[in-house]
Amino acid sequence: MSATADRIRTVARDSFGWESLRPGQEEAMTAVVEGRDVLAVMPTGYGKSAIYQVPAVLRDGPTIVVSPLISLQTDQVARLEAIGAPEAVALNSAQGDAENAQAWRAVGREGAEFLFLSPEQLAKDEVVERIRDLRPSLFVVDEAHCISSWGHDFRPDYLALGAVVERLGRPVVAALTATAATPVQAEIVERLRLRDPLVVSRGFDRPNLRLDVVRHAEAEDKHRAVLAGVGELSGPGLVYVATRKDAERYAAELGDGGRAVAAYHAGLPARVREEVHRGFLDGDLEVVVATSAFGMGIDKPDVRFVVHADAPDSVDSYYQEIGRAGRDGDEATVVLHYRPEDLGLRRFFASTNVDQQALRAVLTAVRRARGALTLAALRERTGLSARKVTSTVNALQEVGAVQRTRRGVLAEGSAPPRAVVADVVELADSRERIERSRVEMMRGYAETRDCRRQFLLGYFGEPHAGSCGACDICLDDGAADLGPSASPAAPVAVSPSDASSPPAGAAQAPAPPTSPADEPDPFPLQAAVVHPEWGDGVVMRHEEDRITIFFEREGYKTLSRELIAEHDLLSRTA
DNA sequence: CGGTCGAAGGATATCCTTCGACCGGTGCAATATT
Repeated sequence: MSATADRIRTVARDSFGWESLRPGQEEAMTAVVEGRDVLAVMPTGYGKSAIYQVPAVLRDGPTIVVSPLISLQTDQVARLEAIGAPEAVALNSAQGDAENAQAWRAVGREGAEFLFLSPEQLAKDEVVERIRDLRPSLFVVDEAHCISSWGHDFRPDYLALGAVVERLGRPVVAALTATAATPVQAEIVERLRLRDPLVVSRGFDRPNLRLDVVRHAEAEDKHRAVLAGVGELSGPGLVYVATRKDAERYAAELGDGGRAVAAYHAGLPARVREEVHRGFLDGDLEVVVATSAFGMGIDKPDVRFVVHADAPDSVDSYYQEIGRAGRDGDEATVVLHYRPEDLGLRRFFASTNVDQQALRAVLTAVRRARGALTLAALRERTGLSARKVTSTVNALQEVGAVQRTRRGVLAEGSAPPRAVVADVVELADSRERIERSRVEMMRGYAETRDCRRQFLLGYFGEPHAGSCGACDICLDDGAADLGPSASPAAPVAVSPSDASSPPAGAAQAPAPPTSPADEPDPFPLQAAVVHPEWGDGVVMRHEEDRITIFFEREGYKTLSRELIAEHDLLSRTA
């Protein structure tokens, strides 16, 4: 055993009470202790947090943990205290000034080890300065997928974390998340400016989840089917819906028979949200009907079903939501009730609009200033809100029109404003294409005629050998043509191809799932490729007659193999 | 993008269709009122 591994095990045992570590954990901890950045993708309950907590003790200087929700910060602080670990404090708006001042004292002179805060706290120059003076040795980004899912519009301060890391003097960075497909991993690495990170990905397959998709033509039929389906399942269970209104409606209907059911969404008073959360964890509530607001930080082992009354916005979200079922390893039921029209709302949310006025205002202000401008100064000079200023600066930075330094925002280049705006619009369009393609992949999952599990694992870059025997497609195999909603899957097709699905019977053949020929595939999974029009991409999925590629600027595209060969559309890159 | 709801309008005096406006998810922090 190496000296580092020895020290890690000692600290894990003595400071945290963990007698044994899982392989991925120890590998990641070793990297952090030895000063290497890490991206860890592991399911909730696997022991992700340990990856930074143990090394934190072995490295001098405090550990900064960025966490998206105040409730998560509170939980983590309490959990560390409960196990007798080194002291942890939090800094946020839910605490009074006195409490925040106490947190600063604790992590300063008094030597507390962990400081939890949100990315918004790190948007304040004063906070960054004070942390820099503490000489932190480790910077942790928990729930790091938020960078990709929230950073672009909802919580723009997420995108500035990479710059924050540099201003702090580049402590070692550990990014943690439960779910991240390869493109999301790549974005996390890029935005956080990780240097040659160790990427550890473990525990994706969940063989105890029984996967089902039920397709509906009419909204009313779907509604009835959801009620009937959930009626037959025993909880604890979750029902995910797209809107707050539906959460309330389904909760009322499902609770009619005397079942303990509650709705959960961000429009409810904080007190009610806490009650529902606690009630579900304690077992007082059997079913929670929720929007995407319910999820992060829920670690309940015995969730027996997750039913989706509406398809979510991406396979990433879907996997995260169904991943809350069956964490105890016992069997759990996962059902997606699908109508193609339901994806319309997801497409709507995926659309972006560029605020050209704000862009020009911020650009002008930055260019007129002598020297760097702080975000506060920019707010004052433009009259824009904090969020607007941040997202606008982010956009300008991405196209190279400004840069962020320790002193503030600095103009870069002298391109005419019109050209700068055009660049931002192009980038926003690209972003929208990517988001829409992720919605299309969700459609692909719902409409595939291949093994669902294979689709999911392939999406996350984990090859899976064919038939899982625990999804509707695999279980239906014997009676292929008697399928309940024998509507043929529409092609994911978006490419110049017009590839139609193979006939229903053919897709069901119990043939080996991989390429029939033994000759090496010219475009293996995860291979880097380039397309003359769409640029760089990575091979994400193989089907019999077509392959799906994630292009950096376009998102997911599915191309027919025949057309690729015919027009020489793809070539491998290094 | 698609669903819903209310107003307007047509064909008949109460109902039914059509059209357009509007709405829809995630949370931090800081601010204005009780």
